Amino acid sequence: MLKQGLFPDAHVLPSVIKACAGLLAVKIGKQVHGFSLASGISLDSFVQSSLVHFYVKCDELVDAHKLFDNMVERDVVSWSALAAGYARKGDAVNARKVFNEVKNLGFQPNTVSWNGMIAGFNRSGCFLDAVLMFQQMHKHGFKSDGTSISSVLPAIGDLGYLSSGTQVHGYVIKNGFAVDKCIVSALIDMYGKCGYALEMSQVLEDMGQVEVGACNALITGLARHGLVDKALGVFKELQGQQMELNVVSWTSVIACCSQHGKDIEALELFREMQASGVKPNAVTIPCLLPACGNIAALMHGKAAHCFSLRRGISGDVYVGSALIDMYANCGKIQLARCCFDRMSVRNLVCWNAMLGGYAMHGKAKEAIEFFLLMQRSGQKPDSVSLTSLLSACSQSGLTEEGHRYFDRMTTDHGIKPRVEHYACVVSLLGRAGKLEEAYSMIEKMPFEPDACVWGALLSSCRVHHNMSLGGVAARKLFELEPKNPGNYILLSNIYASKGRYKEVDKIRDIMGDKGLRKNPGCSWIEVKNKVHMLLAGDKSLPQMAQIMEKLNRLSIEMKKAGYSPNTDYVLQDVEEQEKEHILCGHSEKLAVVFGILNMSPGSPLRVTKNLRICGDCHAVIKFISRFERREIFVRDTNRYHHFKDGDCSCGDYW
DNA sequence: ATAGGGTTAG
Repeated sequence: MLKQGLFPDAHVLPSVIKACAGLLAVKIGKQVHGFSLASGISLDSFVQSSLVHFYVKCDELVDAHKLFDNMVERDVVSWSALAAGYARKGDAVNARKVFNEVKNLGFQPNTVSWNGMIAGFNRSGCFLDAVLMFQQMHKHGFKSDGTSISSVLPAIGDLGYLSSGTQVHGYVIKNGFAVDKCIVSALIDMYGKCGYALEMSQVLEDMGQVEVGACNALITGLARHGLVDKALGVFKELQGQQMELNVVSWTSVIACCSQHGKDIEALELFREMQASGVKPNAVTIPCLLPACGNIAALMHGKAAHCFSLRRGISGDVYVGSALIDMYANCGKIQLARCCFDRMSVRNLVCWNAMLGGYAMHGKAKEAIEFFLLMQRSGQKPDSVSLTSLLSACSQSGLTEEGHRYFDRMTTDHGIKPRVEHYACVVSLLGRAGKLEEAYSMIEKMPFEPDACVWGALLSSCRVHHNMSLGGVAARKLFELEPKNPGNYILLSNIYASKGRYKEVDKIRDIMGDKGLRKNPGCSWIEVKNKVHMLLAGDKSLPQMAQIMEKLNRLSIEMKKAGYSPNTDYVLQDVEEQEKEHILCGHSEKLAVVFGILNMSPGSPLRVTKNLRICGDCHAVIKFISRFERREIFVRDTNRYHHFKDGDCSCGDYW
């Protein structure tokens, strides 16, 4: 229009501004604002009103308020938009102030004004304010409509106010809203959040039709209850019925998988999603990336990264934090840092993701440096940051530094130590061999120690072969987590390392009585864009014969080099030969050898494991890294081990 | 011809 020499007037401009608001195009909107000032139509009330809306939508409340104050003719619509804008920002004080001023000036808020406030508070997480607004609305004689209800229900759910939720449900039925798709989705979501799984399907059934949004809410609700297979079942059924699935459906089911240990399924669903023609968006990627990180599927993670770059969503803070986390989990700590450095907007989650990465890699020096950078950049750390920092110190044996950060948490950062910080200190002391100090730390704790704290002590006792304190910690853990087989295994490891096989047998009997079995060891490795899962002692593997042959050859070389198998890690009281054989079946060894056989010479191997790496495997993989000239990354449930030239990044401190 | 409010995925 401008190019043709036509001059936009006060009738056209509001439409342009509305489009800017819809796209959240702040820069262009401001240019249009400038244009209106220059062309003298900025005093038009339609132009002004649309600009107020534009600034509110873009969260530029200062500009919105300034404009509002200068308006020639203020109206209810702009008043309520401004009030709702503050609510969207979570600024309840200003939201209420502006909202109440409406009445002082003789305006009456209308239903839309109330709804804007409810939706605004809901968006910013001020759930109680949202519910209060809903109640006040009724007190002031307004009847809530479909919009009010679908805005207030998520807030009710997040607060877990089941009785309010049921009341609203009754109101919905009485007023014939039970077929409105937004309301039905919101109701299902509310019941899911309040812990009522059965009600969810009932609401859906009452609607009398299959609606995709409502089904999406059901999938998420089921996943929230851990009913993962049911959630997947609903999804598959919709697929079978040729239901038009949207981006939320796919994202929900991918999130469901990546949050519940079905990582390979999540990757497969992402592929299917793209094949089906539904475009992933800035929410899909942070749901998918944890699946890549969980099993160190670096190629899949990189593909998702490229996808984000192509789609222009790599600057999103959620995408960015998920990328940092993924690269750190895949052993690519430098790439994680590159992503961090390239972000133009960062929040606390991004900083914590990076700090957590350094901790997982046992890079305490980098973690401390990064922690200082964080403060210099004006980002205040929270209790998560401190946990990572302390855990980094404990991983690499920086006992004194760690202790100092712990002591100064409250004075320097205003963060009161929580139970997880105590767990870090217990582990800090315990790993350093100061088991008695660790124990007295537990006794001095101002609150009840939890399983993490006792677990930290037990693991340290495992490292230092301390039977007495190990027994104390284990007994506590048996009370706190009677169904966790890991604690029984750790204690029997201690006994086995001292040759006390009677005790080992006793523990095995107790486990048997309780119906507990050692979690099977399981490792993953990505070879040529495909992720392979290897189970300990897995005989069904097609290449098993080749793997065992290679392992035997390696073991001959190792013995020549003076290595002897560390059979402490075998709990069965069997012959040494048999023990060696059992060690050979450990999933991390299988995965490493599988990688060597199938990946080009010299390329690094990335393995993840569902349990902690075994000491013998650790020694073997160190040897392999030198003998085969391979960098090998193994991430266990505790940290990263980076093997290179016969050494490991953990410095054998674990 | 021009201005306002909703659900389900992180």
